[in-house]
Amino acid sequence: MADREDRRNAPDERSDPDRPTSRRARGALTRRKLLVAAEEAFAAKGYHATRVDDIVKAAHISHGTFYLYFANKEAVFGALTETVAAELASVGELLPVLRPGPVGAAELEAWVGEVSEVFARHGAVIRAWAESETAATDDRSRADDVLKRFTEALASRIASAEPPDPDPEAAAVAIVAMIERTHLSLLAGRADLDRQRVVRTLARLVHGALFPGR
Amino acid sequence: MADREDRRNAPDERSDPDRPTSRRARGALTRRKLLVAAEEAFAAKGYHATRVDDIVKAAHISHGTFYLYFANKEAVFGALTETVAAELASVGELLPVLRPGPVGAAELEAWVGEVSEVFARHGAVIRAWAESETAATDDRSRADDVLKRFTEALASRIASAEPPDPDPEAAAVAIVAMIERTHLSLLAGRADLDRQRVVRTLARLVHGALFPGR
Amino acid sequence: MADREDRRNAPDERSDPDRPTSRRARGALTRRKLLVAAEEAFAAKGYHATRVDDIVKAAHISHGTFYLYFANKEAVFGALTETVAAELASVGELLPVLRPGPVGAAELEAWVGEVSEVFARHGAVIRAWAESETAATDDRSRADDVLKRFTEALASRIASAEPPDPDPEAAAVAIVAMIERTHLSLLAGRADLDRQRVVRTLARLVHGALFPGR
Amino acid sequence: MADREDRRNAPDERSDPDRPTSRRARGALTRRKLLVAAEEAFAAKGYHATRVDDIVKAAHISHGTFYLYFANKEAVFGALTETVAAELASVGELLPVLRPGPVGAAELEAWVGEVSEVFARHGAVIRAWAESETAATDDRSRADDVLKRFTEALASRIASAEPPDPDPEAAAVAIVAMIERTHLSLLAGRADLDRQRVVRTLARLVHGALFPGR
DNA sequence: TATGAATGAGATTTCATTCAT
DNA sequence: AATGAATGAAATCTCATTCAT
Repeated sequence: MADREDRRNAPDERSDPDRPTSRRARGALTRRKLLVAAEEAFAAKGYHATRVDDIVKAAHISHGTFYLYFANKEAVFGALTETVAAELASVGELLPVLRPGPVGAAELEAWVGEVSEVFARHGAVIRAWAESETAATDDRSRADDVLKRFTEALASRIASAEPPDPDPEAAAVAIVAMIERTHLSLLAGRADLDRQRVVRTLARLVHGALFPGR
Repeated sequence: MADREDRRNAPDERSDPDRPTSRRARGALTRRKLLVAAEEAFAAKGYHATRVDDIVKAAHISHGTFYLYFANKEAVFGALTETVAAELASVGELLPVLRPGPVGAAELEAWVGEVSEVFARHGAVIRAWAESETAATDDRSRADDVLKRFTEALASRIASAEPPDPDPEAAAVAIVAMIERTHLSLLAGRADLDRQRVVRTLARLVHGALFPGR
Repeated sequence: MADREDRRNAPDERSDPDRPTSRRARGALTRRKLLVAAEEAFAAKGYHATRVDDIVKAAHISHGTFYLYFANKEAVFGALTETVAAELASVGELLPVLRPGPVGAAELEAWVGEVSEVFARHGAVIRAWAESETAATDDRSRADDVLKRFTEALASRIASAEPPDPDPEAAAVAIVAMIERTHLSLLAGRADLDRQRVVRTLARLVHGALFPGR
Repeated sequence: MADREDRRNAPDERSDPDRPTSRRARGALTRRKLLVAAEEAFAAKGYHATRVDDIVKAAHISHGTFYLYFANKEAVFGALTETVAAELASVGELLPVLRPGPVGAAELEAWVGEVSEVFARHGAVIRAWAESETAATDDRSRADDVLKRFTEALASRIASAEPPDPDPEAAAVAIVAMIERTHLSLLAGRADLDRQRVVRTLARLVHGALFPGR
């Protein structure tokens, strides 16, 4: 399935492994061009409205070549998703111990800022995410997984905060939902918001929500 | 455009308003059948994956008849959206004055419960909403408008709460985002949540976020 | 086939033949309304582009009623055609003996003027004619017949003129072609012409063509 | 629009003009096959009655491929039209100085013969022309333009003949109308005519009409 | 006589994907 | 590794015509 979904290695590597890599390097370049073009296309038109044609045209790559590297549109999107997933996962791990008081608030805001940056960098994918998510009932797996792990990390932090939240899992879901969706609004240009206000407000709300008694 | 987008009146209504209702009634029935079928179809497969064919099959209506009542898929969706918009708007108006303390918290929870019910009732549309929203850059107007008005109502309540929030608009956007998106998670069956937990948690978080110092 | 093509008598006349004719009269009125509407519609959009729907809407008649009077679009057009055919035939009979000299020229011009008036009055049908003519290989019969009889009348006049034309049939075809097509140009607004110039020129050319040696 | 109306270059020609011609040649061939098939189909059934399906079947080409080369039926027709337009324009330029007497008559007949040959070669398009002309009010531009330029050329010749015609523009319109329409009759097989008689008669009539006093 | 809702065949068009070169 | 022409399944939409009331 890896082979079916993402033919990253497709250009056959058995032959001539010590040739000046030009072949292999060229292939890698093509793949990257496609990924870049795809991200732009998804950003511009959204996941569903993007045609394979839009991607290959933007990449100045032939139609046939696309299928040499990716099995289909979904696969490119999956590849993009993985990058984002990785970044998001690593930011997830930076999540500080949650604690009350101004220091805790500042730490939280710094972290929300990091998350926000990932969203800003990959707005396109995130947006398309929301689209693809609701659609087909089975291929949203990757997107889900990422957010799930992210949510779990947050849940465990919430659970170990003092005082403990009465329902860390639900709270984590809600907070992740808020962060994600608010950034979507930001990206969509709905509401007159800028990223700084969003980050501040999110951090403040989350901190307030988790430590209401202070 | 009303004519083009939503041919609700299509079966020609100009003449003789007091003619035997039967014929007109039949038309209205068909229209309703289509709306019901559409809502189900969108719920089952999502907006993009739903074909006009799915709708007419479910409604046991011929393909041609569909186009007698709606110009296209978008138009049915628009009609559904309007219903939800109306319900959401009326719930928005029920929003209580936000105030600290257990009474305020209880009031807020009751309200979140109301909102939640709308979401539960129209999960399908809400989900499809998220999809169509990010997609075409221009016809998401209606969906946007609804949430916008909803958000504004919340923002004004937040602004007049005591103590006042430092950034009511941003806060309102974030809170609406949280409520909406969390319900999407709930609908999607992601995370092991039930509606009660979600409502409680959302209310608690929102209340805590708005009145952190108590 | 008359029955199939033109259900003029459709509204069943067996019953109650001596009722105050209201029934029958009403039917006749409806039929006329449809004919008028059809002529307008054909004029506005051309034969092919005209939908039965355009006709019934313009006539403020229901869709079903249309089929009570005419089997289809072609049939209405056929009915219109017959009117024009009749007028054209009667004008054809007015064709004067063709003779040289200024008197002959004046007589010819008068006649061309008569023809022109028929064309002006029924421009719509004439235009649609040209369309329907080339289209289906079998139902252009009526239109053809009319022009054919018209052409034959002209041919016989040409044949009996002095001096006789070397090829009266061909000449008649060409002359009828010229008169018809020039009026189409006039109707279409192509070229800056007015009817008077057209009539004069046509008459002059025809007369010159038939009596070149004078 | 060029891109939309006539995707003649569709099989993407930007890169590498000296690449093995075969691929590009194949595309060109396909395009030609489609044009030929289209001309035949229009000839057989007329413009309106011809379906894209008729064309692709005759060309032994898949439906999808058609849309690779032409945006729609109108576009193929437009492409055909251009060919005819070019031929007609070049014949138009051959129009001799019009002069009285047998030599002038012979010259004119030779020219009418040339025109006639174009009509014979492209009867299909010419017929469809007449159809499409009266139909849509806006896309008949090309066809109109051709005849207009043709007419203008004739008008200027008529204007500079000796003696001058009293209304060269109107005369030119009428004469072009006669030539065109008579050929349509010929093509349609109406009237028992052959091309030679038509050419002779047209030439004789035109000459007589323009130089009546001789 | 008249209505107009419903039908369904058929036409157009799009686009992901394959395949010969 | 790359190309791009060709494919064809599928989706959308239109409209002449029927039929129950």
